[in-house]
Amino acid sequence: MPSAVRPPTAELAAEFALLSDPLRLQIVLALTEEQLCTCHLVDLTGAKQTTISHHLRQLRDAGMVVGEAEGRFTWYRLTSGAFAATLGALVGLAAVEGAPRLRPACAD
Amino acid sequence: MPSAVRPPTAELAAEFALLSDPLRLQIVLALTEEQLCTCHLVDLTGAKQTTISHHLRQLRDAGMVVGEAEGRFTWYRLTSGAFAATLGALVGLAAVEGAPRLRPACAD
DNA sequence: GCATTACATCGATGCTCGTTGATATCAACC
DNA sequence: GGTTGATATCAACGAGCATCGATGTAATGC
Repeated sequence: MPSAVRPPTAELAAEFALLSDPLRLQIVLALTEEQLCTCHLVDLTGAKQTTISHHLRQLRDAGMVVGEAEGRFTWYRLTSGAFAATLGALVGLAAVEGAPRLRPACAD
Repeated sequence: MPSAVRPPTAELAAEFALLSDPLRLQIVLALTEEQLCTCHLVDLTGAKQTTISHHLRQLRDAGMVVGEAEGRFTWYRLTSGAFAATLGALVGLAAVEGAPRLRPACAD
């Protein structure tokens, strides 16, 4: 039943875009396991610190992660429900098991 | 339980990238409702025919849609299970309700 | 106070990718 | 066979974006 209310297409595409960068996706996947600070993510990914910081900013701006400053460190974690809209849309898509047979008139 | 086997990060990111373009996402969403030929998608989206054809090629190459030639028309439909990997990953992400409290040692 | 460490911001660069016009292909119709 | 219409391919352009080096900031330790 793909009848759930769906966010606007552009907004949905923006959420997918956040997960479409390999490095950013790696960060998100790592944060599902434990909270991490920037230095951990630098070690984990092998990317430069500035690059990691740049991606964390994007994830923060999108509300997908939150950073909690603690001394010199900043601990990042995923926000709960960050993927609700994206997930809901995909569930709707995946529900189309058999492709629909309906074919509208062409060049009428 | 996000313990399902996950495809490589790069591969997963590529799938998200396919859905990250508004126009391409619009095409995919339209195809969940009914089969459509290129001319329909041109009308529906307002994009140029060459642009639509370009995106359909990407979706075809990724195995997300299939096109069936019928006379001058080509009918497109979604392939079943096209979103299995993406959906599985998102379910894992969304399962992180409460953010994990675990914090590994920093700068050890 | 001074050095060090963790992190963020800024500006520049290079590349990927979406869009487009021109063109090619192929089927249907006269 | 020639024309028309639907679709695919190609080459070129331009914008967005990921990466990186330099720099700024704030906290810790000596």
